[in-house]
Amino acid sequence: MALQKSSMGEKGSDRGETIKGQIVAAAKKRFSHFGYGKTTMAEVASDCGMSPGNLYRFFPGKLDIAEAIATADFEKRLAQQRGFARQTGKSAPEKLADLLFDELRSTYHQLEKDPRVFEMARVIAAERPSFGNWILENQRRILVEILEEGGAQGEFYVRDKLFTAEMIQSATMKFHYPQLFSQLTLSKLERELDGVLQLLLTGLRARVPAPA
Amino acid sequence: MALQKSSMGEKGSDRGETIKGQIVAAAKKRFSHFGYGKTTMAEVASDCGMSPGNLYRFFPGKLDIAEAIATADFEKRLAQQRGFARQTGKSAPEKLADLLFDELRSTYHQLEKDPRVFEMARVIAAERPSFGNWILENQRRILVEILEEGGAQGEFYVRDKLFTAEMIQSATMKFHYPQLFSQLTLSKLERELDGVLQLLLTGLRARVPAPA
DNA sequence: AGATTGAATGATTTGTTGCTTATTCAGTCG
DNA sequence: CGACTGAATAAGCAACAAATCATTCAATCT
Repeated sequence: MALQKSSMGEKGSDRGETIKGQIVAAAKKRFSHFGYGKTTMAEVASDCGMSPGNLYRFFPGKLDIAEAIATADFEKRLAQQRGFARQTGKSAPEKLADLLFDELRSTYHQLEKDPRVFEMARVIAAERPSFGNWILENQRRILVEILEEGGAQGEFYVRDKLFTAEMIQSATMKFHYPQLFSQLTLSKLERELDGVLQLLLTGLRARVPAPA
Repeated sequence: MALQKSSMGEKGSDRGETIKGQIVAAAKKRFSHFGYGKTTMAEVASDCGMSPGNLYRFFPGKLDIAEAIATADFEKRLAQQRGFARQTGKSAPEKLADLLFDELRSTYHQLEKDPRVFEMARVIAAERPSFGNWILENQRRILVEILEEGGAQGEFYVRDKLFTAEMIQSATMKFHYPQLFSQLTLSKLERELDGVLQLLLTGLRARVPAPA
């Protein structure tokens, strides 16, 4: 009776136009209202005017709906970060700073605002380790873009750009999952990120890659 | 009847010579055999030939015994790391590398070998956040030592050494609590630490601190 | 035939009960 | 009197029962 095929890309976010989109929208509302654990598949199904069993024709399971929500959110953020990387009239170091500070502030506020988001993040991270890798991989691509442009402009001197991007992620890990480790206030975190970034930038700018 | 006063420093580790030391030794044996949760105060007391109530004249509570054990362990490690910092015939960068790699390998092996240690670490970290700060603070002092010597030798150009030490800790956080985040093998972690360290070292060596 | 349902199933969560154990402290001991 | 004990308390935890819920699938519908 109802169509389910989307003409958009694999991870595209559709806002209620396809059935999958409708399910995601309904689940999102419930998850952020009552939490992932307290939302039942039956509720989501009835919100969409269908039976619980029918949900499984669109998603393999509950967790996959949560993953779809998270994917859409991160894709929005990735788009914004790609925007930072492509700003005109900014140096590569500035772009890098914009990207990392945005990341810190976004997740900090998102998790501050709502413990439900935190719950979803924890569940997904626990059950789907590959999801975290997907995010890191995509952000790394943006970092490589910045490093490449910085190299072309003579701002950075980096040999292996992909590896370096990985190291930047490694060194700024603390700021990607702020409240997981530190219980620090946002302004302390910003101060620290600034410090780490200065150190890294000096390293990236230096002509000598690394002695034996 | 029995003496309890120690003539050593506040956090000194005594090996069964004082009563506190005897308690710590007995608890350590049980904790590492059966785990923190499965060890009762009554057992520790009877190992020491005293009543459960009497333990409380020496420690405020069970967790404080665990903390004393952890403190002694970390003091041993700190002493070793101070040793690294004071090696003769090594450059400051090399000392820094020795210190960080030792930290990574020590905790990795300790946690790998024995889940009991992991349990104790988790409990202490959860209930006594200040303990983690004490460790960081002490290690930071060693880092400052290295940075100062590096500065004197013309190997590093760093203005605020204490702040820089904090940033180094921040950037290498991932390697201090290896299996908490990553599930990476030791050799992958070592490779990553090496990469991050190269980046940081380049930054520390550079003459230009940081442009506006 | 393919889409959809909803009762059946088994896993997980919740609630409850009784026991174990950290901690205290009135009392004993030397 | 201060060192020490061990029963008393209450906090936390394990074990079990009941209920809930994700997931499946035989049957129904269009």
